[in-house]
Amino acid sequence: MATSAKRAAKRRAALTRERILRAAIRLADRDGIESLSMRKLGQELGVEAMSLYNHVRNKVDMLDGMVDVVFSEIDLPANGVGWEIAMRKRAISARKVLLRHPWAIGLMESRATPGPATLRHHDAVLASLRTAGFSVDLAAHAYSILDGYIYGFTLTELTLPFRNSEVAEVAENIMEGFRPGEYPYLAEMAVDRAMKPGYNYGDEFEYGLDLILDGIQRVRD
Amino acid sequence: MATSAKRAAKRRAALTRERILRAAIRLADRDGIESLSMRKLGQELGVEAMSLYNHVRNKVDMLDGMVDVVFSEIDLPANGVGWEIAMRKRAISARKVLLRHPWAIGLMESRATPGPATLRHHDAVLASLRTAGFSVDLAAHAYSILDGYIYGFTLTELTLPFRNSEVAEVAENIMEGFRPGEYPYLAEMAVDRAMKPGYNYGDEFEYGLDLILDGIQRVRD
DNA sequence: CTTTTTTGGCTTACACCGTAAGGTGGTGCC
DNA sequence: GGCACCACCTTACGGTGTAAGCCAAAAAAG
Repeated sequence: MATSAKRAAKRRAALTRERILRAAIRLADRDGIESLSMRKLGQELGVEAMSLYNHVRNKVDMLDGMVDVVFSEIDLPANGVGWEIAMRKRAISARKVLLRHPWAIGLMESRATPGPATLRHHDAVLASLRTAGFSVDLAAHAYSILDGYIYGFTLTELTLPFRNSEVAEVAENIMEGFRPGEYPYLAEMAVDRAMKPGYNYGDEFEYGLDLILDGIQRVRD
Repeated sequence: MATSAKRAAKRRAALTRERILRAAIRLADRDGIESLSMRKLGQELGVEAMSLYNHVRNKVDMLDGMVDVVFSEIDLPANGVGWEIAMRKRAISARKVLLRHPWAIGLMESRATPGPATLRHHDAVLASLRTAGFSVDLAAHAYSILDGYIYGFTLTELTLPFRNSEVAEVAENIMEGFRPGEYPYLAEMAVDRAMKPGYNYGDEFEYGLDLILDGIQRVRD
């Protein structure tokens, strides 16, 4: 008898694990993961901190859930388009999502219990490779290389001490502190590339991705 | 007039940024980074927590320092051996160091100010590539791919919910919770590879590394 | 040697954190 | 109408990073 509808109408939007995770992600995106506390999250939801624990076992369980939501945002590999295109699109989508939630990669290291969306994603990737004729071993190799590269590249991209617009100034500021000639090759790289207008480290991503896909293609044949 | 020697003799080993960082790394390796607190660290050094702040600006400055120490442990690329061998050895060393300090990768995401050892390392890698005849652009490509892969692979390796010995049991336990056939390709992969005796995910590392090095070699010629 | 300055440690205090334990009032079922 | 349940709240505890001030001992200056 529409009990949930009734309840929802009663008080503005009942608390839910779903709603909690979404709000937590919003706060983490806005203020950074290290400033996300149960009290602030409760406040954001118009609720006392302890009420969250009716829907979430504890904070690390909540962080697990957040990571799983992030995974669910990554496009699954399309089928019927050839594994190379499917993997390419998936990789690009994954990087985009991880950049949108910069705290997610740093969280992975401590999260050992993958959620359902994470498992579904992994399964779909393996499905794409296996149905394209990859042996089990080769699929494992390919997946390991691709995922490693995706996470690692995005991590270093996030680590860069600038946000792509003000590259030049930041690079200059950093270099000022050096004794001249202390890091000559770093300086060369900065002058020749990073400080050129229009430079964007993210552009490197697809270069490396294609190199890896070519390599996989080669060992496959 | 040997003032430092005097001081050192006076009280057993004076507090130092160096000594603090080393102790912090030891604690983080032993008990995990999330349990590392200034009070516990002080206790470990026989000192009150606030005394640490005479040698360290604040906790994030300390974490920055710890990451830089980790970088200093990675072998610099040897010279006079050909860039492929130099890069290969550096990559293997980096993975070994990052596995020894599992908290380091997760920390990178938030650390935007590289320390001197980090910069020296990057400079040495670029030096190795440039003196091997790589153009600035190609060196940037190669570095970006290699570092991405190294960090990313090691990160996923650390994320795995098992510690290489008890793979089989853990995999079985996880699979038990699934509806049969829910993740067929994941199951296939687990049965065919992960649950075989002698399986070690870390073995994948060099396979992907060589694939990437081959790819770089190819675009270089 | 005496006096002054600097320094590296300690104490205290504050605001914030995650969460265990238990109270409470409104909702749905008999 | 009675009752059980459940989603919320209140309170409390031990832990956190670190600002502010204190104090003795070492270093520097006279």
